[in-house]
Amino acid sequence: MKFKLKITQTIAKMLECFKLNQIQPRRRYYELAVNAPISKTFTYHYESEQALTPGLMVKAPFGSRKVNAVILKEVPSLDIDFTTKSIDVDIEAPVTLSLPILQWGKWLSEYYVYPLGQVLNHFFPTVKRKERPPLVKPSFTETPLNLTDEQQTVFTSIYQQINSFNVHLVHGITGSGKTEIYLQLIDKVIKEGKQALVLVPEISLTPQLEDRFKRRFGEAQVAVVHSQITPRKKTDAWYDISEHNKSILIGARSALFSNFKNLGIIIVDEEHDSSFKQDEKLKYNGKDAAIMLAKLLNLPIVLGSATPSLESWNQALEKKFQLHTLKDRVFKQAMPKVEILDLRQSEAYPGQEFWYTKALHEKITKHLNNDHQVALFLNRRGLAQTIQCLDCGKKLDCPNCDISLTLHHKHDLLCHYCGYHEKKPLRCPHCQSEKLLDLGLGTEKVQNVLQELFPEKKIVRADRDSIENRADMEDFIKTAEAHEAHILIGTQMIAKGLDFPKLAFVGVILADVGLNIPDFRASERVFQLITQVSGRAGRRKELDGEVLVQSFSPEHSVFKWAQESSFEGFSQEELTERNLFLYPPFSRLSCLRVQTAEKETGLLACQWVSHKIEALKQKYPEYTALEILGPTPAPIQKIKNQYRHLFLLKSSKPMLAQKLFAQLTHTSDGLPAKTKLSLDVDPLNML
DNA sequence: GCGCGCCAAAGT
DNA sequence: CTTTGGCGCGCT
Repeated sequence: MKFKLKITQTIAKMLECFKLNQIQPRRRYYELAVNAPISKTFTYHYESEQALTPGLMVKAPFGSRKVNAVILKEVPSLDIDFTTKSIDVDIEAPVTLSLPILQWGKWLSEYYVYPLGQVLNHFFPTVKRKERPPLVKPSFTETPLNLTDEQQTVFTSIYQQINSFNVHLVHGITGSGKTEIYLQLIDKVIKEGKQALVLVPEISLTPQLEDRFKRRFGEAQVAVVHSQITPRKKTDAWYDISEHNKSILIGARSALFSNFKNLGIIIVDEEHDSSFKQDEKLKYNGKDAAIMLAKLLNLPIVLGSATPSLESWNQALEKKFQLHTLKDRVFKQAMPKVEILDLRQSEAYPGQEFWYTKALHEKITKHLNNDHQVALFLNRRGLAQTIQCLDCGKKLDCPNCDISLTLHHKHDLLCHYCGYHEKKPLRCPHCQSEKLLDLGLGTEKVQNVLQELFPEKKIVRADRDSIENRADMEDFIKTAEAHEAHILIGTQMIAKGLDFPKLAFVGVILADVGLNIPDFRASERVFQLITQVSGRAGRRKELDGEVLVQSFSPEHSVFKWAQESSFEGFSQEELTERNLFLYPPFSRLSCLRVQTAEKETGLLACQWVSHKIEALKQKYPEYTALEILGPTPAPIQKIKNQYRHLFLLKSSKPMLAQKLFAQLTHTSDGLPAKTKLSLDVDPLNML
């Protein structure tokens, strides 16, 4: 009986299949962007009655493997004169990138000269999806803070235009409560059933910030992505956003590659931060890419900073961005008192090197005696910058790079560029002398010296050596917050976004670091860093914040502006200078890098590039609008055994350098073998 | 990015 | 005559 029933069922099934086959699924052809370093699209087929939609994420056989691919459009079959392969479609749970997002990907591909398939590959979660039990964690949500009049004004003027594309630049001094404005805007947006994206520099994506969002909106609303999140969790977050299970995504620049169902606002915090720029592979700037995404999706974007980038500031001056200003700190605290100390004319504390001055010692002891916390900032890690031989004068250099090795942990020599390391030798490798001198200083040295001077105080350090992951950072923050540590020492890791209630004094050990590098943005960076790090001091009413900035060139005007906390003054002076030399924001730069294994082929390759550019300029008059500077050896010529030469392409037109580069690399006849040519559009780091 | 086929140098 | 490795090409 049972058996008979089974047979009837099977026959019924077969009949059904037969019927379905009567409706012949049609073979349709599609143009796809595949994940391969080729700026070409490929044609595949798929059998279905209904056409597949553009933006559908699929897998395509490519050569001998399967790669991620995205459907761009259906193409007529008559155009096809070759055999096509079939694609894999997850017909149960198809995922489709929306048209504006697809358009955004195309813009990234063209503007940053990177194959579309590889751009779109950024959207694919790295692991397969796994069903999770639904997360039902009814979490209580904190009530919003009352806004100050100033905050309210900014909030209202942005909120009035909440439904359309506009770039809002919020210039608010440190401690002026920008985050609370973001939170209240986001609150409005998600109550409308939309989503919010919050981009922050990786370094300031602290647990403090994450917790604040989760407390306000509840754990179930907030997804977080950053480099420490496991692929599994990242994938979960991706689908949570794609299916609108969660409304808020906080993350570093890569968070842009999410499939938002219904995005309503983008926030870019610390918008001036250079870490929004990726400087390898797809060399995109997360802030600029975010602005483009907002434009394509027609939604508001809020850029916030105490020290806006001069690019953004100039856009505001030209009324292309809307400027909103916060002049007061929320608790009405005064800005810290900033003192500039001339290292050439100051006395070192007895028995100490030049940088541990009497003035610094006085400030530190005064604040420690008042039970305040003290932070010392030095943008350089390690024990000694370099090791020099007193007999032959040679420095110990990295064998792979044009850079001297830095001393860490008593006897470890480390290259900060390629990671090469060795033990400190007893004798000079050049002349066998034993007189090897540790030169320069770093955070580790500062910590050692301070610990010797204040043996009873707890000192904690934050730099890339002492903090390897988020857990380490969390520990550091907890210790500092609870005032268990009396002295904090750190690189730019301690400059951004942190809020320690007892911190009253910040010492900048050597502000010249970074000022002398050959980059037109050097003073902008130093101004930003001093302002940001000063902003850590005296964030509570009862504390009078003090900052001591030590420098060998105190006459440099950045110090004057930093002392007066005058971003306006600084930007005005700096913009005048940029205008004079037609540097950004008064021009667009691209950096063409020529990379070879040998120095000699580098020069030959540069000649090849120069000649070809000349020829293209002759042929196409539009390129006369492009000023070519170089070739010059890169500031650090050899990194990882690769010799690097640079051309700078300067222009007033946005796509010209990209066009020239495409034509330049179209053929490579005569270019020395193994030469790598790459273009960095809007570079921030030209090492 | 990756496999494959081609060719030249080195091995048996 | 076979094996190895480097290079350039094509991938739908």
